[in-house]
Amino acid sequence: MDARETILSTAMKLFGEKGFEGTSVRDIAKAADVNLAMISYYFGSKEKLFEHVVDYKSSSIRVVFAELAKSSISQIEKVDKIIDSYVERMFTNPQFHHLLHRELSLHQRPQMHDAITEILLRNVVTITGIIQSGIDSGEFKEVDTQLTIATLIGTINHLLISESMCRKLLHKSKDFNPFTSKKLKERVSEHLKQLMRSHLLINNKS
Amino acid sequence: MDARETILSTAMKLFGEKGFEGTSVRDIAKAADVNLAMISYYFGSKEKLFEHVVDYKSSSIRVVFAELAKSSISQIEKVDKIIDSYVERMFTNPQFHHLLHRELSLHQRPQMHDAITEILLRNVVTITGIIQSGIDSGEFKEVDTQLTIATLIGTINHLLISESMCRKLLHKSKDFNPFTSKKLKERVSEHLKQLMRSHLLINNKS
DNA sequence: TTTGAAATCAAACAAACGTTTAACTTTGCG
DNA sequence: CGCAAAGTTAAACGTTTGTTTGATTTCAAA
Repeated sequence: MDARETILSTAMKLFGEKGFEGTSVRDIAKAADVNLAMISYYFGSKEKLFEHVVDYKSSSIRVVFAELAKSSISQIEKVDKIIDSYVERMFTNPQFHHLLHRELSLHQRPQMHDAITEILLRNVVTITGIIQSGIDSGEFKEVDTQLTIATLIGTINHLLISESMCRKLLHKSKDFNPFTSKKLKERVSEHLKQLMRSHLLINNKS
Repeated sequence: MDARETILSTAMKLFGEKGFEGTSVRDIAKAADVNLAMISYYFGSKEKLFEHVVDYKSSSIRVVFAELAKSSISQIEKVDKIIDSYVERMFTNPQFHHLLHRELSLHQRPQMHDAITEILLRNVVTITGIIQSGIDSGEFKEVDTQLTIATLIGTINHLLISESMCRKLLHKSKDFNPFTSKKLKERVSEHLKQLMRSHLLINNKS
């Protein structure tokens, strides 16, 4: 891996763990084992580096649900697939999602704020459409579509906020790593699917 | 209001908006209209000030559910009351909850991390007990108790992460302030109550 | 082997940072 | 009033910050 990519992935990790302001360019240079000046050389500035990290990673997590919406399976099965996809994505890149959500909660870089809003809202339109279709066709109850989406994303996000918090909530020992646990991933998927079936389906028998 | 309290509430606001590292003591002094040295004089250091803010505010949001658990209403009604209480608390202090959750997602101040974990987990035991009682008595389905709690808190938290994000999710105009909207608060309460009734109750007819 | 652009480096820069100092003012009690 | 404690101030402290400089090395094409 060349210096440029090493800097990018190291910066992602440190920004995710310690925040943008909490990470100095010297921290990054030392952790990436490159000279301090290489960061300015490749990216221009610390803030530009941050933007590159977000661009770089957000393109890699881009999942398009548009085709899913058009497929011929039932709406609740589409919801299942969206849950699997979100859980997979967020458990695979927990640090990056920390970074995105933390940046959203800050009033520091308005243009970064807008860019991240756009990334996170990218699929909301599609999901809204799926739930609305279910309601219109009589498959789903008349739920609050927008808050239902908040529940989906918020549940996963809350579990990923902190490793130790998650461990304590689940009464797990210190050697349990929530973020890499396949079992937990499946458990979260299962919980959300059951939750959404109860919440959405009419005449649900579970 | 005396200087000490002005510093505390100003620091709360700025830490909430810009983060701990993103806020300088000079920012706080200027916004609070006090001399820079007053912060060291009253609190010793920036980090100690931060701890005072967390202590100060966390004591004011302390809600004890223990008595609720013992009351003689049905378990689902207890869940309703917990939802109302959480929604009220988090919508009343959104900045402070930003601060808590952001600090949880950082690897910067381990002892602050532990203190906040303790604050946030304070009522989880009680809620777990209520849901478990409902399951044992046959009132509730055998759900995943711990992830159900994550859904409750995570949903509210996700809506409060960002004003503008929330506005866009709900398709509201720029003059709509999600954090002070009584309507939104009631809408979130209503959504969560319906969600939990469908999720928890056996033979639910709604 | 020569050459020139790309890559890397140690060193230095000014600005911002958290904190401390020492002098000054206000306050409340004897 | 007298005076000590508490409150307040401007200035300065040393460190860390992001960034830039100019010299040096690397390395593939000529």
